[in-house]
Amino acid sequence: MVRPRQKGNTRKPLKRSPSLKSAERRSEIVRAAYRTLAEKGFEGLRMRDIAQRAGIDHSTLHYYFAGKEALIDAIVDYIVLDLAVGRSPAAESEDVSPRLRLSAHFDALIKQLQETPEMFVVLAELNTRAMREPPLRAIFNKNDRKWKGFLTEVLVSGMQKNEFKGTFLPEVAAEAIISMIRGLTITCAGRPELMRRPLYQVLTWLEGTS
Amino acid sequence: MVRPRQKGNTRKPLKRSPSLKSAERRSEIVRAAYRTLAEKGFEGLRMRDIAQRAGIDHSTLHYYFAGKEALIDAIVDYIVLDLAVGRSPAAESEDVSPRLRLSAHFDALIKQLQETPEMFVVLAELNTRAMREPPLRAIFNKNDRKWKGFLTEVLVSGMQKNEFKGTFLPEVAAEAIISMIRGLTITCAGRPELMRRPLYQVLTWLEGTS
Amino acid sequence: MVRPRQKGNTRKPLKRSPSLKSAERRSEIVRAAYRTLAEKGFEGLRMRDIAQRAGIDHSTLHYYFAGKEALIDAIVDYIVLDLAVGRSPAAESEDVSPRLRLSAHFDALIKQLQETPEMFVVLAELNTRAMREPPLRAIFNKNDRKWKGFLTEVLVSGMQKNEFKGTFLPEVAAEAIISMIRGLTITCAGRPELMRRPLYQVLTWLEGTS
Amino acid sequence: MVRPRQKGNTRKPLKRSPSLKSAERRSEIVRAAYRTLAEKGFEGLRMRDIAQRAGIDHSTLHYYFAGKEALIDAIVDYIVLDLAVGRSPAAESEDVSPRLRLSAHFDALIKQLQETPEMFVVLAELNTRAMREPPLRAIFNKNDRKWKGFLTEVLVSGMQKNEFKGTFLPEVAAEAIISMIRGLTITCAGRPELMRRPLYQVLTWLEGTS
DNA sequence: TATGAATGAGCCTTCATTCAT
DNA sequence: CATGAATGAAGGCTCATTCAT
Repeated sequence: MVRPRQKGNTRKPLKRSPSLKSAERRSEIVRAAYRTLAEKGFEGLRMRDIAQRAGIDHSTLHYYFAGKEALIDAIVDYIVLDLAVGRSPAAESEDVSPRLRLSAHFDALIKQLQETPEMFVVLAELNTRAMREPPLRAIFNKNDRKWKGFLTEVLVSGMQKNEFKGTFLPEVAAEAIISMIRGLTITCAGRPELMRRPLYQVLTWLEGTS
Repeated sequence: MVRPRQKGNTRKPLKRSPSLKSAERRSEIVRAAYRTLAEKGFEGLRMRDIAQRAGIDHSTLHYYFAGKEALIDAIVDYIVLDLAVGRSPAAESEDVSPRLRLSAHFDALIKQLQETPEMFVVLAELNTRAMREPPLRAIFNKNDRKWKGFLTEVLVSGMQKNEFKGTFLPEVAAEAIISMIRGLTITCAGRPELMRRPLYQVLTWLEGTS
Repeated sequence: MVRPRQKGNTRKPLKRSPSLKSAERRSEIVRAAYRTLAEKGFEGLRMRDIAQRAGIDHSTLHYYFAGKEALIDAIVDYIVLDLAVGRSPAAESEDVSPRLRLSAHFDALIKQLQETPEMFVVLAELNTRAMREPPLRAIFNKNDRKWKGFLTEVLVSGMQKNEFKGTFLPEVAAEAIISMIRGLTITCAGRPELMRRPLYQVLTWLEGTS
Repeated sequence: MVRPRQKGNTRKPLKRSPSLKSAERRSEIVRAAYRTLAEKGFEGLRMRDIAQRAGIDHSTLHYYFAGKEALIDAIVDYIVLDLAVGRSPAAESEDVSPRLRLSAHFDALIKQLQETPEMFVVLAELNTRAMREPPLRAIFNKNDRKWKGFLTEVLVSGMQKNEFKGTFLPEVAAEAIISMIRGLTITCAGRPELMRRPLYQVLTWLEGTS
């Protein structure tokens, strides 16, 4: 949920100060790559397509990124940086009731899936790839841990405040929620509203309606 | 009238493989493709690799499958046919208590993930691809409906027998379970045991331990 | 205009008498090849297509013909054998007036082009190929000589009978006619009627309408 | 995140050819293709051969031409552009006597056949192909119309100047001449001198030697 | 005889990458 | 900085041919 390894500036040592223009161009390219990845998947991801979408020559692309691999790394950096999945003021604020924070989290998630569905396509693509690439998996694992930390905290405080009376271990429930969300983004690809019911079902369970 | 250039084949003897029956060879190829897909993903899936793994010439592969597309379709057929994910005698039998059936389902699932982890890699690969390919998505949707039907039935009978006293709509809970499993196979790729806790957490919720 | 080299029976020495069935099958195949050639040209001529059109397995085709080359040779034999371009009773008969014989020749030609247009496609194909293959060219040259002989004879007798009063050397006029016909079959491919006017123009010239 | 398989290019230095301008290189390639087509025919026309003859890598060829089709189109353009078959100052000039213009046309034709025999091979190849490809046929038809226009004009002015006293319709005679030339280039492939006699025979007829 | 299975050679094309400008 | 040109490696696919049955 937060930026992983910070290899940002170290990666491409520049003699002169990295002109702002250059940095902008780089991120433009990454966004183009990101969108292309969402559309075509890794299978079908072509340097030339990316370059074209970024409005530059494909050689220029190689000027900014050492190779396809480097560009993909940058995409990962980009998405991880941006990975505020389910984040929202309400969800983050510790002043709000845990129950509300969680439901805000779910709502933010659904909203995000509605607004930027490509993100979840890219995420699925990346998750799949992570199955074969341990370094990538490590990144996701690290993120998951943060996510789990957030959820656990909400759950624990919810239990303390007696909002969550269901029977569960906060950590385990957090794991369950994360994976469920992960699965929902796949199952409900294209119809985000479908996510709502299962998500709120879990909320019900947490509340422990007996 | 003498043909100048030497086209075609003028090769010397050869060692042919034991010559299986056509159908056998076909499924052998599909299995090889399946395994290759698990290893390399769609990106990286090469007809030649598949052929080599199947122990045949790549032209022979084209003899059996019109093209890559056709072979991929065959993989899908193969996996769907085999898609008894989480199936087990105990889970299927209606004589067994619903709670047991569900836990047997979970156990079978975990076992399967332990025994044939590639299956879940392929499934992830296919699910991701389904995001871009409606026909493939349709197949998965169809399968999901079956799966959901099974789970709903178990849940309903569990409610009737008062084994599941939790507050939930059977259908919604079924959806939640399916997506959670889907997410778990990704999150827990490589460490199937990790699936157990979240899965049984859900069981607890269903039982409604109040 | 007549069969060239007679290598027919010598080509494929059979222990047993060449069962009639076998010979029939061979010519069936040749006809299938002939039609396929007309449709697809040498570029695009595929053994499998031929076999399919002949209603046999492509391996069977190889049983009857040593290879593509041999089959093409057979096509040539077939077309040359059949090469009665412009033949007709009237044209052949020496009892008929030379002028009539020639016009009958032209008419027969046009009729043939109308009835069996594929023949001329194949001929064009073969003629083009002959440009690169001396042996094939030799066959056509030999045929041309016969054709020229026929025309020359008609022209000479026409001159003797004072039907052709134009100024011309019979041989040269014969050459002119042959090439013109050759060109017309290409120029007028698909619209044989277009041949008539130029052809009869020549007739007019021969008659020497002064 | 490390790419496993080694795709793409990781080659060592290279010796690049003198780097011509894009347009030059293109036409160089077309000429190479043209010559290859003359030698091998459409059957036997290979992108690699063309590239080799042009002295470039076959990928470079694809850099200039989208595909085989595109290259063939370019060949057609090239030959059509160059298609001044039988053109010569004398034949074109309207100051010259029509009879001379026509004979100059014939001479130029023969000369061209002597000097660039490949052209006629390519033409034959193209004409044959045109039998199956309407778009190509349209191109030739268009060209034929121009050619016919030229001949008709010469014939008409020859009749007006009383140089051509033979009995003929200019248009029809033009058609006859075109097809005859077409046929002669095939019949006389390799021995252009053979064209002379038939051609001049026609001239004689046009003059109307009665 | 006839044919299904198998194969090697080769074809067209694509792609990431690099070099020279 | 940027780009057009060029390239090697490889990929999917086709085809004539052959072997075993």
